[in-house]
Amino acid sequence: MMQKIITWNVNSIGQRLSRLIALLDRWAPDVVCLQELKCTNENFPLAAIEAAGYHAAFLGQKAFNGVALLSRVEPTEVVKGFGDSVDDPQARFISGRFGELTVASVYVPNGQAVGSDKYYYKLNWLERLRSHVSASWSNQAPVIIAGDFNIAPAPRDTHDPSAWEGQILCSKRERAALEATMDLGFIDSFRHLNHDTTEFTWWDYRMLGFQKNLGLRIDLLLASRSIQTRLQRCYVDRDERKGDKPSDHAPVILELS
DNA sequence: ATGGCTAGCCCGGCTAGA
Repeated sequence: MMQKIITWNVNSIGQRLSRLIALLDRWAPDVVCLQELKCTNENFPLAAIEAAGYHAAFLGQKAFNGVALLSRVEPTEVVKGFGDSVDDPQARFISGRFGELTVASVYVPNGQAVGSDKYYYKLNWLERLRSHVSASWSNQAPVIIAGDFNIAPAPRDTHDPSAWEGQILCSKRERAALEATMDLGFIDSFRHLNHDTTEFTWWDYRMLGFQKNLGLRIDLLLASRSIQTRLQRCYVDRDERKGDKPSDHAPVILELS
């Protein structure tokens, strides 16, 4: 039986609700990982999502961040936040179990600029993610970690590698931090299935970024190696970035056999 | 060299995103 998992940074679920409902209708996904809800738990549009036939587990926050898992089947073992010793109000991690498969929705901090306080918060957050993954799941467990990683994994994942190399989203330490989590036994689904293509998942609202295809591939679905052979297709829903009031990110879709 | 949109917050100019 085919399973379809989507990750999408909506940049405000309130502003994107009609597009989100249309997305559910268009792709009929089994699980959707959302990031940047920009709403509190009280304001989460649960009724509209349930009316579309989906369960929702979510972790909101006032004004910023926020992550959710939408699914046909209600998840078990929902985890919100890392539950580590760090007192952190930023809502950036949620996971749930759907039968055998565990799915996490992550919103990795942006980092602002290399060397800034936010950059070090990002590196520290990525280390907390690695630690959480290591402690939570064996490397045999079927797991998908999907979301806005705010890291372009390789130079070819940017529209202008010479301009981006070493900058925020492309620095050595960010890429090394991503690789440290992947070294626990994960592969980049899109790159695994599309070896030589250059495709992006985010385009700046400014400078006609989308029209000129000045983008980055920063929204990823990391799949555990134990399910590598189940990965069938992974593609970007570029059309979702078109039209009136799009998010600046496009959804990424993974099909599992 | 800079900022160029968009969203939230609460109502005008900030912060934040990437």
